[in-house]
Amino acid sequence: MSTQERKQREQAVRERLIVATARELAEQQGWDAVTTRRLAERIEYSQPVLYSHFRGKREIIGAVALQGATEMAAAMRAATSAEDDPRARVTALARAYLDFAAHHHAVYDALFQLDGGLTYAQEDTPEPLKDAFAALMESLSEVAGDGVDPGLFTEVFWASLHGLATLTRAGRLLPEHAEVRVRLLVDRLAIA
Amino acid sequence: MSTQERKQREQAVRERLIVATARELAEQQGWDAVTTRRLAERIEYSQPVLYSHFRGKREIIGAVALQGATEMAAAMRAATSAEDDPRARVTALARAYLDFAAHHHAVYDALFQLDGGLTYAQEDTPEPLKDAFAALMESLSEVAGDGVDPGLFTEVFWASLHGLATLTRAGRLLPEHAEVRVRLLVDRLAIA
DNA sequence: CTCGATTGTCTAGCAGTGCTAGGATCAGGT
DNA sequence: ACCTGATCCTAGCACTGCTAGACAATCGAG
Repeated sequence: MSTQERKQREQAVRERLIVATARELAEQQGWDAVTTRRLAERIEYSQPVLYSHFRGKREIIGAVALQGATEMAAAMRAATSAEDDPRARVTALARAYLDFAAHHHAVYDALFQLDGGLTYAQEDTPEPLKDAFAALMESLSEVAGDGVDPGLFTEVFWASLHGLATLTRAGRLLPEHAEVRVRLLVDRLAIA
Repeated sequence: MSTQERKQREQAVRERLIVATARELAEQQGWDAVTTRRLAERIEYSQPVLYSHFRGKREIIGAVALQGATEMAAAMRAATSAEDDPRARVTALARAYLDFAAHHHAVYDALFQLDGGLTYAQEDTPEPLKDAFAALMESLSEVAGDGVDPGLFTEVFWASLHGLATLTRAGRLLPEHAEVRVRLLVDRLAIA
């Protein structure tokens, strides 16, 4: 019994190591640099070991995404909890979202840009993803306005943030006026 | 002289063929399926011929993007020209944008999702891209509101549309309430 | 304590990718 | 008819994700 448990523990440790290493590598050099060979080399095992933990590269991306979703939700809640006014909360939320996207490229890509084999906006959506959406909705439903479904409002607001984040990062928008854009977006969308 | 001109014409024809074929293939099976081998096979030349027209796959994507930008600008102008009211124009614009994104996956990806080696939001940005942004701004500057820079407003509105387009396409948003989302976005952002 | 079975891991390899060097082939001008 | 130069293709490089099969280490039973 004991030996089995020990092995399971070791397996779990190695699995975390794989995810952490993949994330680190992606954050340093982008997801393109995360090849199964490089990843295997970094964790000091051979390639096939990866496939005893994950079906393939996609699942590794998915694992990073789930881990990131939890952190992102926490970051947003931390940012909003410091504010009293509903509108100030939304501004803080937007800043926190864009900050996270700007500082955690790899995680953000895994979540929203790449195919991690996860399902979204469904019943079988993994809990961390639902919770991240919930973190958005907590602050946003306060400013949705009368007669507007909070979920729908959250979707629209989220999409706007996502657009700003991705277009900025891809060089389609210059980062100079980022703050002004956020203010404009919050001013117009949020009904205080 | 004449033979040189003929050769130049043939070159131009083949270049257009490459771009059209790449786009067609991407539209049918996604950009992942557009490999240099498959593309070469479809145009009935060997791989290296591609590299006598383009530096690499990136430039081919870029060529499709430029071609698509012109079409997208035309589609948006066509949609807005039929409306009189500024707000109705913006609604039509938003619908046209999202329609284009939904029906021309390959082109939209080449424009805004993939790396086509193009520069955006700069002086040396290719004309078609500037013009597509201009097409957006034409209708949007009317509803930017007092004291708000039309360019900045256009960026924010565009980012929101882009977010809706990409999140919907990636399965992050269910397409059911697309129309309601558009109405909400226009209602809040556009100041009539 | 030894022996077979099981588990775990690695080496080697597949089919595919973008891209390129070098040789063959064909057309043009003389 | 010849030489020259442009044009194109074959073959190959180093890489990708992924897997089959050999090998070794470990475990439980006798």
